[in-house]
Amino acid sequence: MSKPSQHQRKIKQNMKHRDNHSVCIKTALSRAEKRCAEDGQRFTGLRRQVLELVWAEHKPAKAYDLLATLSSIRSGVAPTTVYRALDFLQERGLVHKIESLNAYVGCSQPDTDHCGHFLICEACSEIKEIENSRVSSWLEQAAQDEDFIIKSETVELIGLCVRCQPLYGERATP
Amino acid sequence: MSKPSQHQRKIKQNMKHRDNHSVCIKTALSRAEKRCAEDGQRFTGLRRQVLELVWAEHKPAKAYDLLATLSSIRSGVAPTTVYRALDFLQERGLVHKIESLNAYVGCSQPDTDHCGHFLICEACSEIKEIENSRVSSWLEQAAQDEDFIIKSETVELIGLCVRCQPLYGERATP
DNA sequence: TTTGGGAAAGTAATATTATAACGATAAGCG
DNA sequence: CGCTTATCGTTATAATATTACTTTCCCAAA
Ligand SMILES: [Zn+2]
Ligand SMILES: [Zn+2]
Ligand SMILES: [Zn+2]
Ligand SMILES: [Zn+2]
Repeated sequence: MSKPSQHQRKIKQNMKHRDNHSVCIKTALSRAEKRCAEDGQRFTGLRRQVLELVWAEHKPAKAYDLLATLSSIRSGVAPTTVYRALDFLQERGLVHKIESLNAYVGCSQPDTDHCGHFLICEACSEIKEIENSRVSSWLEQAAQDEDFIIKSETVELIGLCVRCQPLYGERATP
Repeated sequence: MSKPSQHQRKIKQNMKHRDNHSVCIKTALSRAEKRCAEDGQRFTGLRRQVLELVWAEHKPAKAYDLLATLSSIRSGVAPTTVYRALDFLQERGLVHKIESLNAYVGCSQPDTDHCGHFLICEACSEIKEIENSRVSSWLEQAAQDEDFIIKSETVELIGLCVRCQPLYGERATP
């Protein structure tokens, strides 16, 4: 169990981040731009807008919600439009799909080659990509017991985030 | 890395199992029957048939494929029919949904309360539920670093099973 | 044995998520 | 500039899943 002080610290971190979320978006966009330039890929207006919408919150974005929002700022938008952009962004590692929600989220570490592992709050929907590669090596171990070679991983942990625990569940430490 | 002998042993285990798969089905059905009886739930003909079809192979079963097959052995089958049976079976822990495939698979350890963790072969589709609870405790650790409380886990590892590695990928040990 | 209440299944319609096919446009390149 | 190809627009349709309402069936109490 974590100490109360640590718990409070985490909550503060989280609140501070929420105040500065525009930084996340800017960072994500400039990284994407750089990354596409390096690969000789075109980071078009459409792709930029979709990535921007995906990053609008730290929550999973549904394709048809993106479609609706996008329609309000651009004409001739169909499902294909959104899915094509999402495919492009996923191929470049800029966006992950959350399989258990049929939703999409911006990658917070697009400079490394990885499968996303996520913590998803069932109360507030906030989603966090785990930055820890220990998980992958643990899973490798488990797979090796069966002589199985992993190519990609879907890891989505549903539960309560640090802010929602006092409201909806057991708190970490009273 | 595992030794060649171990690799061969795994392959033999696997082949033997394929010859005796009817045992899996029978076991699954009788467990389900017992389990429902204990809970005071009705294990109806429909539910039994759906569970039987889910268990027909060690592969993920798609809802609309179940629907088609079921239609051939019973009349008045609609999507609702299948989804209701699947919901029932999931609630009782007899079936898991594979989120990354939109498909369903029989639980191989319905007597324990757990989230399924899966190895899924991308070559032959064979799927295996990992029986190892180490994984859960590892994931708990990772979540604790973020003061996150896990309620449920989606863990789906895609790759190559022991039989398909020589055909499609690097072998474990030449 | 009858009968009433609730669970299960039937039925129809619709919502949600995703892809296919093909033509029009625009960016990059020699 | 004209060529090539990636991108995007447009339309249609496939695949997955749920809602709402009705009918049937089981079981247990009277
Ligand atoms: Zn990522
Ligand atoms: Zn939360
Ligand atoms: Zn299971
Ligand atoms: Zn295989």
